[in-house]
Amino acid sequence: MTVEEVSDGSAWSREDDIAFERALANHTDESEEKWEKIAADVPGKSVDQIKEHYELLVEDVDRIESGCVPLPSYRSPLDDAGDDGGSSKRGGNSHDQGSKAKADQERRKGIAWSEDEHRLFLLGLDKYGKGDWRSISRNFVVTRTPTQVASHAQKYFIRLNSMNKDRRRSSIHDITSVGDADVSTPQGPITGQNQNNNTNNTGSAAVVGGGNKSAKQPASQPTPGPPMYGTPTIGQPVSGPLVSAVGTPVNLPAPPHMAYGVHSAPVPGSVVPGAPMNMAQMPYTMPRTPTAHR
DNA sequence: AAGTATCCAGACATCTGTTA
DNA sequence: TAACAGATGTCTGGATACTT
Repeated sequence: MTVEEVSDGSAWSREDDIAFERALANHTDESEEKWEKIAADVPGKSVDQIKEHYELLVEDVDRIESGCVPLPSYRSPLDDAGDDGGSSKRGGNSHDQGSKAKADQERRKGIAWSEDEHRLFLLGLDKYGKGDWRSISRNFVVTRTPTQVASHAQKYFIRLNSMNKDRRRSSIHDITSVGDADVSTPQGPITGQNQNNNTNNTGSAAVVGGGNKSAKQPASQPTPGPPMYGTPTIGQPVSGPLVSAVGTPVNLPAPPHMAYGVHSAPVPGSVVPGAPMNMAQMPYTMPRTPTAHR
């Protein structure tokens, strides 16, 4: 039922994209070998396919840069942000910390990154590479300061590195690809949480046992598939206000091919990867697992 | 300016107790 | 005995401080 099942090699499954993005992030060198390395990291894909996929990505980037694909005009309410670049340090006076005017201003509440922003971040990462947070901030994630981008990147890479370990909760950092997969599937890859075997969370046997006493987790029942948190994904918290705050979920008018965007149908004729993603489908509202409470 | 480490708040998961 | 509700612990993510 999902793209994942298409295994002729031309279709890109979510897993492929994840692998692709990760590989891309890891191999930033410009050598020709780069593609081979990346291809090696993406099972089932040839160097050509990898390149093609990358070209699509670049196209997307260009479109974004050229303004064809409008960036959501985020602007977090509390973010003076006019800064897009400016107030890199809001707490500002790092030194002053002593004076921590915190008294009442405390630490700013973190403004969660939306999926849109994260995707833009990934695009920027692809284009400028690791380290050039300023450019990424300036040209991609315009709603975030370089500092924020760097912070986000820090967490992202940490997450990436621990990808193999059993993670427990899903996080936005599980999105390693700008596109997204078909929603109809309880997909797991992204959340990584146990797509295969229900390694399921952590190993906290509890859930697996399902039996445990938590009669509250219907989702964790023997259903073979869905990860513990039922719906994968990211952005759960976002269901509400944040979305609007940040703006539009990625329903941007995007080119049809938009591998990393909102395309909905592959371009016929070309080996269009793209399949899996479909941001349009990305309903930020994450139907949370009907876990009992909350 | 970028990278790294740490702090802190919020969200989520699980466990325990109570009631039907 | 099962279901529900509440409490507590753990994890994630963003911001900030410090270092290179």
